[in-house]
Amino acid sequence: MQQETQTRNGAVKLNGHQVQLTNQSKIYWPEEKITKGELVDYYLSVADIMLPHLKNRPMSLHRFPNGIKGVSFYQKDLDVKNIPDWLKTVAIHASSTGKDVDYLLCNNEATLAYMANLGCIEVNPWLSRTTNLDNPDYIVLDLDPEDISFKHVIDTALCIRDILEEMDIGSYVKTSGSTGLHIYIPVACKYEYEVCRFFAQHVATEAHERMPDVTSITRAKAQRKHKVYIDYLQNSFGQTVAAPYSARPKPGATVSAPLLWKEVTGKLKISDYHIGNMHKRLDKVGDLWKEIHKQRNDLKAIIKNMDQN
DNA sequence: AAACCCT
DNA sequence: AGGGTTTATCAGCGG
DNA sequence: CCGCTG
Repeated sequence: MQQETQTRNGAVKLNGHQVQLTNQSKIYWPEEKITKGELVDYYLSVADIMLPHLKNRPMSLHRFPNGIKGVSFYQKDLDVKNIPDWLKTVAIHASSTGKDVDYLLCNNEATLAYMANLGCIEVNPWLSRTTNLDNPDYIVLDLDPEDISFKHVIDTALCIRDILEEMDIGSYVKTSGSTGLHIYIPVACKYEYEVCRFFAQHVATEAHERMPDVTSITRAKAQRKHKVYIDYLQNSFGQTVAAPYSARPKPGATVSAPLLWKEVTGKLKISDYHIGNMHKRLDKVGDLWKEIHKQRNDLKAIIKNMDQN
């Protein structure tokens, strides 16, 4: 006897390729009874808007073969010999091992469906693209509350936006889909990771000076208790951040949702954005991050002033 | 590893 | 018998 | 989850 609820299989034709879908009825979010099939459907429903944000970015796969409560594992290196030949990968040299790692690229909806079927609930792209692997398109600040109310995350985010605005630097904000917010500063591949990280640290430090009681910028976990941790260390070669519109392996099937800055208020709730309602929001507001690549913030003046350290 | 097939 | 190929509602592991 | 190994 088969467990019919776990085995429904099938295939879809996307971008001219046959994509095998397995275990579409398997429960991935037990509390909400959301299935893997619904995860695949979600990604296909947002593909048009999401894919431009993924194009030519190496992917780290975070796979949850048994849903959000099951054991997960990370996979970067694909076995190129034994995956469908239509998948695109890029070989990147890993200095630590001296070997090449074949990273998956997700440039079409067939690949997005393939990834979701592998149990990739999240989509985790690099900050840089294959065309310019050493130069990220944007700088990322990751705000994470550690045993502190979410309203302090909002205050911290607005403080950071103000600091950037004072430097005439535009920024984008989204929910992380987990507990915090992500702020992106587009720089159009003008700087290498080290410069980006340095700038991010500068902004984080300034925010911490303005809000010393509720923020922390130190790696040590103990010093982050009851603080909003401003993580600037993600701006490094090979690091990833959950992409805009990425689902998250969290209760409520939340997604990382691009926001307008004016939506960052006391009313903001991360749980309001999930795979069940994102499509409706996109019909209404479209891609709020559509222009992110057109903005080129110039950090030159600021970096020069930071140089004496 | 075992079953199966072909000289 | 000796070699090559296929199968297993496989099990175990690694990514 | 999926494909390789025994």
